[in-house]
Amino acid sequence: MLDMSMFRDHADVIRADHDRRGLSHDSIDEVIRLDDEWRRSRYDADQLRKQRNEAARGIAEAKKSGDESAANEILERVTDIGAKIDELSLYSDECLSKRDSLRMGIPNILHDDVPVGEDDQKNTLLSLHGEKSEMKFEPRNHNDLIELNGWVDLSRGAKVAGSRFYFMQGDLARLDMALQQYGSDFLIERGYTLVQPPLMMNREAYEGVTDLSDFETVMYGIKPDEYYLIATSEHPLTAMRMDEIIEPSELPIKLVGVSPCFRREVGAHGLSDRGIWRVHQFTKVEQIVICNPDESWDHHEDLLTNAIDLWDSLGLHYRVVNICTGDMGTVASRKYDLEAWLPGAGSYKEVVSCSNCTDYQANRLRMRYRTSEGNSAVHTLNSTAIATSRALVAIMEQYQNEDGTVAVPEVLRPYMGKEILESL
RNA sequence: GCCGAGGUCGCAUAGCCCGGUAUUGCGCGGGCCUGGAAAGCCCGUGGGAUCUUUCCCUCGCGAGUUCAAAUCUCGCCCUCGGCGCCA
Repeated sequence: MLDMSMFRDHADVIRADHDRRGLSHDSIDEVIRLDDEWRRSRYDADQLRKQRNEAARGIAEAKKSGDESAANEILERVTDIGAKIDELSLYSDECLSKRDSLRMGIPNILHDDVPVGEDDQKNTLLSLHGEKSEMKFEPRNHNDLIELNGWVDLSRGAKVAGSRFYFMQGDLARLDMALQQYGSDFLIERGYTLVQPPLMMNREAYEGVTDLSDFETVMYGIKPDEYYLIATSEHPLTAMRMDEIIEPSELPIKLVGVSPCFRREVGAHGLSDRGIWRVHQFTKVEQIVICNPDESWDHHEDLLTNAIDLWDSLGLHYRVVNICTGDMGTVASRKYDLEAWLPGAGSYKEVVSCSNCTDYQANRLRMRYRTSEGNSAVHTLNSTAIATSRALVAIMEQYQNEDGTVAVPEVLRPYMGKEILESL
C-alpha cells in the first residue's frame, strides 16, 4: 500500500506509474477525492468533539465547586451534540475505509529500470549461467521420468486429495529433503537465521503481505476458523514484525524460511503443467530481508547473488530475467526471475522470483523503524532460494541419462549418500 | 476444554475499587554545561488533522451506559498460572 503522502504530494508519480502499466487514473482520483472528503468531515467532527470536551470540562468544574445550576445549564446546551458527532463520524469513517480499501488495490511504484511490456514475452534477459548439457539422446520430460522411476504417484494423490496433489516417494523424496537441508545450510552460512513459520495466518496479517485478489485465486481458507494456509513462507516471515517499531540496530533482519506452500492455482490448466511442475503443495526455502529503505536496492542485488550462487552450485543451466511492467503484479517494485532450462520441455521456466517490495508491505503491516525524525516504514524483500518441486524438475531433466536414470548433483551427494537416484 | 490472574506510549510501571487533561522510571533523540567526555539539568520521544497554532483520536478488539469511559456493563481475542487431554 502506498503512503497517503504519495497521493497528496506526489500524485503525478503514481499517475506516471499507472501510465507505464497501462492502467487508468480513476482509482487514484477517487482515493484523493475520498481523502479530501474524509479530512473535511473529520475536521468538522473534531470541532464538535472539541465543544463537547469543553462542555464536559465545564460540567466537571461546576460540579466540583458545587454549582449544580451552572452544570445543568451547560448540559442543556450540549444534549444533541453527541448525535451530531455520531452522524459525522459515521460518514468520515465510511470515507476513510473506502479510501483505504481502494488504496489497497493500487500497485507499488515501479523501479525506473523495469522494462515496459504487456506480458512475460517482454521480460528482458540479464544473464545466462551454466551451459546446456550435450545430450546424445532425446531427453525425456520430468513427467516421463517420474513415471518411469515411480517417484511420484499422482493418481493416488488425486484419489485422496484431488488433482495436482501427489505422493512423492523413494529417492526423489529424499532429494527433496536434501535440497531443503542444503538450501537452508547455504543461507545460514551467509548470515541468515533459519525460521519455521506458522503454516496458517489470520486475515489481517495476510492482507498485509499480498494482493487482495490472491484470496480468490491463490490461498486456501480454513473454516470455521478464519485462517489461510500460507502460499509461501515469505508471508508469515514478512508479517512477523507487524505492528512493531524496530530498533535500527536490529536492521537488516535476514531470515531463511523453510515451509510447505499451498496454492489453489485457480485457472491453471494445460498439458505443459503435467507432473509436479505446478501443484497445490510444495516445499520452499525462502530468503527474507527487512531493512532500512536506503539499503534495500543493495539487498535486492544480494538476494539475487545468493540465488545465483546457489543455483550455480547445483550445476544447473538457467537464465536471469528482468520482469516487465505487465508481468509484475501489485506488491513488488522490481523483480528478477531465474528460469531453469528444461531439456525435456525445450524451454526455460521460472524457478526463482526475487523481489524488492520497498515500503508497500511495511505500510500495510504498520512495520516501522525508529529514526531521529520519528518512525518510518522499513523495506521488505523476498527471494526464492529453492522451490523444491521445481528444482527437482530441473535436476531430473538436466541430470537425466539415456536409460532414464538421474544423477545426483555433486553438492547434494553428501546429503544423499549416493550418486544416482534409484527407481522404485 | 475448565478455573484463576492479567493486557496502559519502544520497554517497564501508576491510575481502575470510587468515571472528569495518561503517572513515573529506563532506553532513544536534541539542547545546556565541558578543552573533550561522564555526571547533572532542561526539552522531546503513539496516530491524525490543521487556519502553524491549536485541536482531535489513542489504555488488547468491539458494542453498551453516560454530558463525559483506561476506569462501569456485556461479548470477543490474546498472554501467563493451575487442572484436564495429548505427539
